[in-house]
Amino acid sequence: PPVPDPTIAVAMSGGVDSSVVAGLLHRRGTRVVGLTMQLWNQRRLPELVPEGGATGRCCSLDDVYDARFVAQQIGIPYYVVNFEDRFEAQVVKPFIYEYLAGRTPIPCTLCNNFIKFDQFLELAEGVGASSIATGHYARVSRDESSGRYQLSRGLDSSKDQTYFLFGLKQDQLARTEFPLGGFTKPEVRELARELGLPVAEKPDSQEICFVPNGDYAAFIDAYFRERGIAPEQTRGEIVDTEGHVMGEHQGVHRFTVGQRRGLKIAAAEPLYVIATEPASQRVVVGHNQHLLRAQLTAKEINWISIPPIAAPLRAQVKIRNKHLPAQATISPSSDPERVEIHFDEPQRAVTPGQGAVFYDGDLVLGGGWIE
RNA sequence: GUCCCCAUCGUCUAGCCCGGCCUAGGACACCGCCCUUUCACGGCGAUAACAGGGGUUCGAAUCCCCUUGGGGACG
Repeated sequence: PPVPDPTIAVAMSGGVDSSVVAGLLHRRGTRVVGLTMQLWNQRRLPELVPEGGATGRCCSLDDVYDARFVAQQIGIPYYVVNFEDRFEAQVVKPFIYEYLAGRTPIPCTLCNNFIKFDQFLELAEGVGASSIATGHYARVSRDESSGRYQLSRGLDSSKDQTYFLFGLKQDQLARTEFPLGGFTKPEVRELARELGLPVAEKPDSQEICFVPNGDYAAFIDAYFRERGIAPEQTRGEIVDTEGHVMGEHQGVHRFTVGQRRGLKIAAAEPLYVIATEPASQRVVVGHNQHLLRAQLTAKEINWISIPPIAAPLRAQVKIRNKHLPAQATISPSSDPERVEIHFDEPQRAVTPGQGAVFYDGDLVLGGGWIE
């Protein structure tokens, strides 16, 4: 029976990376369809949009324009798909509620888990694409002996994005390509120029894509206001580790463990956030050494390159995207969804809500959420 | 309401006794930039003060006096 040409759907943000992905795949002769996800309506909280618009964000009109223009240049079909409802339900709301619960969310990972490698993958199938490609700096391969799909760090370790991909399941990896995994960022920009893409010199995006001015706390405040919640209700006391009141704050969602700036407290030594306590709306501060922890529990563990462990495992663990992977022992617990992690050396600012991602060198073993 | 102390950047202070090296130093805070597909950490940088007024002196944050404004078992 004749096998139809495989089509691959490229998630195009309008940035350099995903544009190069579309260009590369097209050049290699693959049938490509470009898709841009409309995730958030920037006009919804208009007070947040700075003068001159919100360029460089995943949801701005400029970026959709860029993506469409790139698709046109390359010569591939292009569509914009509206995922706003799903995005708000699965990314924006959890983002806010995590903060209110005293945790520090990672919207990028939520978006990967529930949007890009979920709803987007489904939609791609709907338009006849058997797989998707994104501009992540990461690599997927299949281990023939085990049959597992393996995830590895991007070759350009400075741009590696696997920290945000620890939630990917085998069936998702099976239908995903990361064409940039073997390139460095400068090489990608060179490719963009080579392919004649108009976004070759566009600055890298950064910060939270749906927050137009980079001020996520103002976004949360505005979201509250839209729903009739006064931002004042999130205010509370700043206390030291003994409970002495040191000052006041404008909302627990403005703080994360390890944070120094924004406390507005002058002391002999810099003070850092040790914890946020949602029930009392208190922020606890202390000195840097109070932030060191040798162990943590991670939940909702997703194993990627290896099957679930039955015995303690030596690995490197990252607790933030730019955290230097630290040697640790990962132990299974009575709950298969959880593991205990013991670091060889105490780590600074272990933060509930952030990810703990396990590595063996470049190989991503798996990961979970820090409790 | 007699007498005795104290008064420097937003905060805590260095300097004052032994005047010139102080166009006043540091820490923390704040602000900006860099870093960064999360939030942070971090790096770099900037703004910012001698309470006020008189003296003495070639020269005063540094010595003297007064006025304000804060502490002390005679009230």
